[in-house]
Amino acid sequence: MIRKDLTPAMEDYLKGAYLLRERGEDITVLALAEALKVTPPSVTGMVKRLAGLGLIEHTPYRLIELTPAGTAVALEIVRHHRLLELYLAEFLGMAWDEVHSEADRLEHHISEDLEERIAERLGQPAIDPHGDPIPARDLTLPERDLVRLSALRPGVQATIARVSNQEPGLLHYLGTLGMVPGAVVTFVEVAPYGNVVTVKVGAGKGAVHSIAGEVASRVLTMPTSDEVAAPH
Amino acid sequence: MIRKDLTPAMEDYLKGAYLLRERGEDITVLALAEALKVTPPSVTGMVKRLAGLGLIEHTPYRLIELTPAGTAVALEIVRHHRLLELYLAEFLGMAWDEVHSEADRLEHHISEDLEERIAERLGQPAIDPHGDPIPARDLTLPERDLVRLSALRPGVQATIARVSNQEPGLLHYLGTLGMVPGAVVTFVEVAPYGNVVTVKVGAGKGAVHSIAGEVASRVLTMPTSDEVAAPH
DNA sequence: CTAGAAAATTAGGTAAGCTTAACTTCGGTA
DNA sequence: TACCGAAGTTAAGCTTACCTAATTTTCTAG
Ligand SMILES: [Mn+2]
Ligand SMILES: [Mn+2]
Ligand SMILES: [Mn+2]
Ligand SMILES: [Mn+2]
Repeated sequence: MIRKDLTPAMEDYLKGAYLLRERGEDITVLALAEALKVTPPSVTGMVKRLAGLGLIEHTPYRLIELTPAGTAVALEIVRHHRLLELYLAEFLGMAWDEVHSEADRLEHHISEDLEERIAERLGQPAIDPHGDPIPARDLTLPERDLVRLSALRPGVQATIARVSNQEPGLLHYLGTLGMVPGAVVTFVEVAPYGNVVTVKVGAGKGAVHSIAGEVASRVLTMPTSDEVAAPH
Repeated sequence: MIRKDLTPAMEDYLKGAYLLRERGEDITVLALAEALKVTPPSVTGMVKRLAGLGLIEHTPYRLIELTPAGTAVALEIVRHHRLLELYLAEFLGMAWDEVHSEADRLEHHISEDLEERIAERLGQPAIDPHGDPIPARDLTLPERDLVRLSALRPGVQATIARVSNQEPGLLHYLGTLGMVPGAVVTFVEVAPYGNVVTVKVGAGKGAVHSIAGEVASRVLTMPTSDEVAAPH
């Protein structure tokens, strides 16, 4: 398996496909086009090229799938991305809402040697600033099962483990509320009308904040108590 | 002056042109082609495009020149390159013969924000691991006048200030001899035939090494004594 | 002052990666 | 079961950045 020399564009498509699957979504032409901010014909063309390289499996008009080789490339790029994010936050003081765009460019240009040096400085970390898992050197991933903040029952306490969204605006907003990975929150209530949930942030008599349901659903938590999620 | 959005290729041509001039050489199509490892027609084409952007001045079949705007772009990239080299050496333990190729790719992809954070961690440095001057934030350059090791007189003591060559092989070789920026050397003699010079490396009773004249001419020094250079 | 060689340019072509416009296919509803 | 809209593909074309082969210009040596 001496395949390398992929272009940044190819790497981005493979990573995009991988991240869709990570979120449990189907890998479709349209979903990829939206994720990469290109038009559908661009995706069709690139999918053909990547299929020719054995990195993607595709029959026209059907769903797209990554081959094991394609998954390996994607994991390699995801590892670069998340290591860079953590390094930039940890050693260069970048905010968690700034690291994504920087890492998105650099991920394609660091050598395997530099990747390893960065991982070493960070102590071979498993989690990035957003709580996203970092693939290990052998490309294996730690599994955790997390519960959406929006799916907790009133009264349940949980630790924020991951925010599965990279928009700087949203991340900055959550940061100002103290809702970052590691923070403890308690679910208070869901509004009877409209899609709003109220949570207490902090262990003791923390501040109470109401956030949109769409936001709460991007915040993944590890519940502390036993009665975990709300039914349905 | 809101011109930006140059491609990595464009930045490399501008940087290449700048580095030729830094070494006192003419900027010709052939020299650029060799520096960038492309063919002459590629240079002709790119020079036209850059001239169209006002970054290069060129009349067909004559010498190429950077405009002030082109020089500014080149200095910005050189700053990125040399800051990255120093950062990689200083904070990530890379050897001075490994940093160049890594920096050559990353220089095009770091944001101005990251550039500034790196410069800050390094204490706004003026010199990179090879002794090359780092353009300041305002793109000004410190001037030093240095003497080629090959041009010293026997008996003269000098401090190595810069090695103007990036080949990993040569750098590694000089490293094993202890001939790195900051090292003190004493010129011993030049061989009566062939192009070989002998130097003592180290302040006290240092080791004596003979190196090729072409190598010694890439090693730039700051003489300690007054009787500086050999005549002619 | 005029050959030739060296340097540079032009001509013609490829490949990646993107676009818009026009089409085909698929799958769910009436 | 036939239609219709959404999803996907094909067609045609653009830009960047390379290449090789052919041609033109310049400069130098005789
Ligand atoms: Mn990317
Ligand atoms: Mn992340
Ligand atoms: Mn470069
Ligand atoms: Mn350098």
